[in-house]
Amino acid sequence: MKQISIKDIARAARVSHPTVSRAIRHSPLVKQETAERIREIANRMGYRPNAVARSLVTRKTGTIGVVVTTIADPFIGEVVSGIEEAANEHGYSVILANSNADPAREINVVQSFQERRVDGILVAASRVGAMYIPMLNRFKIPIVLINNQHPEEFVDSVMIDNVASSLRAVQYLIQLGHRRIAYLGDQYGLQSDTERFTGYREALLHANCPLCAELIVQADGKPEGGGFAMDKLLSLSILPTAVFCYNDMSAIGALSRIRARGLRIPQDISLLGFDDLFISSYLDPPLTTVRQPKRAMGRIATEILLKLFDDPQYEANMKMKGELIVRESTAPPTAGIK
Amino acid sequence: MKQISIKDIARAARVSHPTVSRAIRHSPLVKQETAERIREIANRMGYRPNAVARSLVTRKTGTIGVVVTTIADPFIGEVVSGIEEAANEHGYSVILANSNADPAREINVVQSFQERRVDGILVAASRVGAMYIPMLNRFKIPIVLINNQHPEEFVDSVMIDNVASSLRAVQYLIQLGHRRIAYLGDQYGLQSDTERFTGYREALLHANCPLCAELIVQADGKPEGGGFAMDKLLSLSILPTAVFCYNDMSAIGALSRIRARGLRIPQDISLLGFDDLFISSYLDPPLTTVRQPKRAMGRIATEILLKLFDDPQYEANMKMKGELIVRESTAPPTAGIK
DNA sequence: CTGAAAGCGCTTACAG
DNA sequence: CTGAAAGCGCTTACAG
Repeated sequence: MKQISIKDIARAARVSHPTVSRAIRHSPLVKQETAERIREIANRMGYRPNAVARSLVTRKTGTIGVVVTTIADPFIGEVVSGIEEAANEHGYSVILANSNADPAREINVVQSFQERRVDGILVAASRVGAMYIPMLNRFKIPIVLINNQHPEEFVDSVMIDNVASSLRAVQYLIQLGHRRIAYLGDQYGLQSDTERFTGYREALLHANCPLCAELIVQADGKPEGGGFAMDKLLSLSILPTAVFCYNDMSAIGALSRIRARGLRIPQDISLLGFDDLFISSYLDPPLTTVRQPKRAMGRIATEILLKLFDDPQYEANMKMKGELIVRESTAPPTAGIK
Repeated sequence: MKQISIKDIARAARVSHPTVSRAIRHSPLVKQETAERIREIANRMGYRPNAVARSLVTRKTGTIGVVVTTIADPFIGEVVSGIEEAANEHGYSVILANSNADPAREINVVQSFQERRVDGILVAASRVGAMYIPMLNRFKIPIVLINNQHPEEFVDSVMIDNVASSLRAVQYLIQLGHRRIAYLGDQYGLQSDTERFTGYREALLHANCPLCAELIVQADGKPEGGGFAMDKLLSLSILPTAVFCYNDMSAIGALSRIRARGLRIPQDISLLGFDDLFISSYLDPPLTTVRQPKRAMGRIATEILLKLFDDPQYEANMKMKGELIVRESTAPPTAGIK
């Protein structure tokens, strides 16, 4: 069961172990010829360097800690896949931890990252638990946030441009002729929700549409919550002609409630989402939505982190552009409906 | 930037560093009183044990390597979320790697797991690359496979009971009165595809339905491929009255093609999937499917791995039961349609 | 170019 | 109960 080490190779090659170490790492310090001979022997013996021993002396683990709310979320899955890809290209491994938005878990995760001496942390959770922000700070290790800003605490982040994207999306609804547009949001206080709402509000403002309290409902970013919120809208005496949803997950729930009420999309109600999950194009009707470049966001966050390794002062607040993807869930309002 | 170590605490507490080490780990070898004093000091100094140093001597990293085809796949996301949960409960961290079904990547992943000295490996890829099976074997480290068996090479796995589940699902279609049932499969040679096909074949056999070559088509487990395969079925002069799909992803693609042809589900064609992705209940119509206990499969695989740590001889081939979830995409065939 | 020495931050016999 | 010594498998000055 003993693993073979640099010393075993040294013995076999009749050199000292530091020389083996150098040869393995292709250090120019060792004669070409000996280096090759050593590597050949190492190969033959099936040697694999021990990263933990190496980390102990270099004080780098080549490891990135990634905290997510839950990896089962399709949006997050895409982001993480971008992270993993970029990390891998640069020789880093990803340690993944779900926080489940549970403060106790979050503390745990951070402690475990700390003990494992990850080189940096990526946070892809829609709300960074307030509890562990100070911990992260004290940790003094590069961190970049994805779709989550805490300007006072963290300088590095990659975000979707929520306000501009929402503005654009709602303007599109207005161009179609809608005036009575609802906002089906996420929980109150979420930064991205606030921003998407801002875009919505501004679009209405510019178009001289009234901002109608009864048309603003809250959900939880998930289908069920979206469904409940949609039910509220459907109980209004005058229905909205279009609904702008915080995200596609909410829209999926809303869609099924609209259907259940026997209304048609988009003829009776237009529906607009945010995210562009892979599934959204397979809904019936295919969902008009704002595409977030999820994979790219993961990649870029990783690249910022890597920059931070070289230059701890590096600052980047990357704002990504959302892209309006027009599909079939939106159309001009039908005059007749009440 | 110097991290604080056990020696710093030792100095502060006026004891030797091994005593600090023992106190931190709650070893009974140190007097209750001193232990508490030491821990108090460690806490005050914000000490966090260095897991890499510890790993070097204990030869355990408390780390599990997880290989997946891609974490962006919703099925895999759920499985991994179960893995992460169980691993975390036992104090293990998860190192995640996407293989993208790319042999070069796979070799890379295994090497990186080897160098990092993960304690065990979990593979959740529908096809373990043949290339790296020998490597994994040589590695001599506990491995458990999820939905992927290689009986000659690996003894430990957790699988869905493909044959029985498919048999049951197709029998349900037969009970509804279908006789002309298509199988929309995955790539030829995939074990789970072969098994699901076997269940299909047996169900037809038992019911004295003919096995019709034209009703058996191949796809790739994704919506697009499912769509293409469905197109083939839709070009037959006599359409099937029901289609059993390898998985929900394929069914999603098939569904949209059926729709595009102007046919109704389930009135014209019944559609049955496999997996029960979260989205499947939000399709229109909600999809009848076989539910795989994805999260539980991840958990159980992890638990088997943990057992393997204690007892390398432990063998487990866990067969999970699929559950038929009847929704609205299936109904008795309509007599009239041709 | 190569090797002897020291050290990374822990844990584990071994003495006492 | 406590400490001195050794060692886990590497890398990095330092000499030569």
